[in-house]
Amino acid sequence: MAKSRFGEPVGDQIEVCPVTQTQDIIAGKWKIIILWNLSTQTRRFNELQRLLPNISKGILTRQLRELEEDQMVHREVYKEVPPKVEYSLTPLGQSFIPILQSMGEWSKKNLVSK
Amino acid sequence: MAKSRFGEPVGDQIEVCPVTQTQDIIAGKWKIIILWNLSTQTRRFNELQRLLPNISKGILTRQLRELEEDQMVHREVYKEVPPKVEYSLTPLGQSFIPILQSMGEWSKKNLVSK
DNA sequence: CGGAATCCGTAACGATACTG
DNA sequence: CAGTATCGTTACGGATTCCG
Repeated sequence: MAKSRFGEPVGDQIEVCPVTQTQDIIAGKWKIIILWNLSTQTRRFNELQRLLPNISKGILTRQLRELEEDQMVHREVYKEVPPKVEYSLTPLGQSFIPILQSMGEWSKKNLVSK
Repeated sequence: MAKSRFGEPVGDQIEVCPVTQTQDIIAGKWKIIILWNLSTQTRRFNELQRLLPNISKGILTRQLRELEEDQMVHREVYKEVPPKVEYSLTPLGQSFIPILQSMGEWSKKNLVSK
């Protein structure tokens, strides 16, 4: 039978640690920094790529698709030539902003520059 | 010259996004769940392994070592036979607990069980 | 009991070229 | 402009064996 990401199988139930569920969503290498850049405004594909200088189109696309699947990011396609696509946070994505902020503040307060 | 995990090199400065720094610390597959299990009490090695049923000794050791390097976890060795090692959160690790809690609450409130 | 050392497989990341 | 498709690489997790 199915096993959870963490924990024993419990009958037909799958016991998943909530904290781990959250981690799963933001685990991609670029996920949180994408969310961070969308937290203040809607951005176009190329704009995001400029903000994340070392990311390739392919991987940026993949990370965005995964965030879409997890309902964190909304993708709006404008049927124009040349094409225009805008990414923004969904309500779920927006509800995550405070956690991003906590993470940033915690880092600045506690982490020494390495 | 050195490049940051995110961003352009800026003179001799390395500009690192604080949010990304935090992510780097908790990025390991078992990191946050280990922190979570240490948040309430000190635990021994085998105890942790029992709590994380599908983890092997090798990987548990590695994750703990990395958390030690990042000053999140303290390792206390008792010179006895048989050996006894206790893991606990450092002050830095403890200061991270509120974020873990936010993540858990956010998950429970917003994430539908999949 | 709490590791260390080794090896392996896969998934994630990444570079490049091409396209509507 | 915003992708897709393909392929290469690397890092991470995991299994196993051995040890004080």
